Amino acid sequence: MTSRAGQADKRRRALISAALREVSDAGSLDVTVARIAARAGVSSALAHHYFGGKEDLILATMRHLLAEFGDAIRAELRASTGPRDRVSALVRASFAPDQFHRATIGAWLIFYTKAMSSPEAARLLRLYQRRLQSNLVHALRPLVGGAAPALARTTAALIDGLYLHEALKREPADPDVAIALIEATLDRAIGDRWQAGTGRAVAAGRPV
Amino acid sequence: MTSRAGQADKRRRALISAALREVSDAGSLDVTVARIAARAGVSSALAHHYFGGKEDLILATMRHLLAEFGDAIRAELRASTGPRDRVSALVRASFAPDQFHRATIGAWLIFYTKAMSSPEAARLLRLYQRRLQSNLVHALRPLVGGAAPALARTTAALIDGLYLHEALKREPADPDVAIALIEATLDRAIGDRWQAGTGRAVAAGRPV
DNA sequence: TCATATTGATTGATCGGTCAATCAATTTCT
DNA sequence: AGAAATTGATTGACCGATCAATCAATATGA
Repeated sequence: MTSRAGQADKRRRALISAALREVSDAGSLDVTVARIAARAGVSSALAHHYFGGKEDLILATMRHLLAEFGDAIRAELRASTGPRDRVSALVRASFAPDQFHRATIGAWLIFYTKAMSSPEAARLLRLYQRRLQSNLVHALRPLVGGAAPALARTTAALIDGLYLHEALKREPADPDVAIALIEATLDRAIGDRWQAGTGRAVAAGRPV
Repeated sequence: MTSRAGQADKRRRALISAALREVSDAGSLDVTVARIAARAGVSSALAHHYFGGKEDLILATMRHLLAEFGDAIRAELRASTGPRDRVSALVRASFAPDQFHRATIGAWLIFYTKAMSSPEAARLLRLYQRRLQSNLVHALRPLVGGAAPALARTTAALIDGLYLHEALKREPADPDVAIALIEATLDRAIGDRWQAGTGRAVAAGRPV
């Protein structure tokens, strides 16, 4: 059964999961190590034993979220078909059920503010931003050429902005309308030069 | 000299301003009443005397920010010329130097997270969102008709998303590129049915 | 038995809030 | 006008609560 070895990772996972839920429930980082530990079914001393301190536990939770998001990106990207769908895959990944669950949405926002006072948190978040930006530019380049960076920035801002708005709503999160809004914006920017469905760029775009 | 009347408002203003700077500097709401009061040049007890408690001081600071934003909106709207410029006015107001100052950007974000644990903060923020949304729909209606609500939501999300990104950057904030990104997105959505400069809608839009 | 896992108890520090006391300005009374 | 009374502004000192972190002691599996 639960061999003594391997307990460590199990506990770490349990503590990270508990921290995520606790932070999300509280709606802030004002959560006590004791409560997180209790939720994970262990003592607060054990949390310190495994993570060294509260800060490290929080950062580990952040890293966990980032890693999960990276997985979602890779999965959607692998399943995507053709250039235009690559862009949609990135949007879909951002709003994948896992990322877009009630508990996760608020946590993202909380970690954003954490980044304003914690250099390590800022570093992690910038890493996520750079990766998404780079993925978007790469996917958009064959569709809009030199306009890719600006459109990528716009899309990234749109994604985060819709997350932000979702965090304040009472109703259950609905990824579909968010996705639809982004896709419509993308279509307007791409549509001029890209014939959806044909798989190839049209000869000339509309001026300006 | 400093007549006793009017001292109260002066102190209140000083405390709110100090709270804003302190919160912005700390990058979080983990600021002590003592430090805020010290920055305002008074004792912490006085802060309690005027505001009742830390929570109320923070909420008053939020209200101040909201009110300032409302002023910026009204000013830009009053100076706007024609329907298309009305939309731009709302965008400009959102990135007006006052709102878009280093200290203010972070504070907005912090207040967003505060709204997740404070019903009153949530109420205030939703008020701001509703007002911006309603202003945007009103301004967009003559330009895009029934598409106004969706485009308004997109624009609002874009504004907040760009704020979010700005909060994480080290470089000084640059409102112009943010505005340019939003205007380009708006032009793509409006351009089809609205000839910029002519002041009237074109006969037919591009299908889809 | 030995190492690791786990805990309960404790501590030192921080902070929000309260309160009694002081001080300065203003009003009232004579 | 001038003394006395009243009101509001302001403070330093203090209290109670909270919490992260530590540590010595105990349990558990190999």
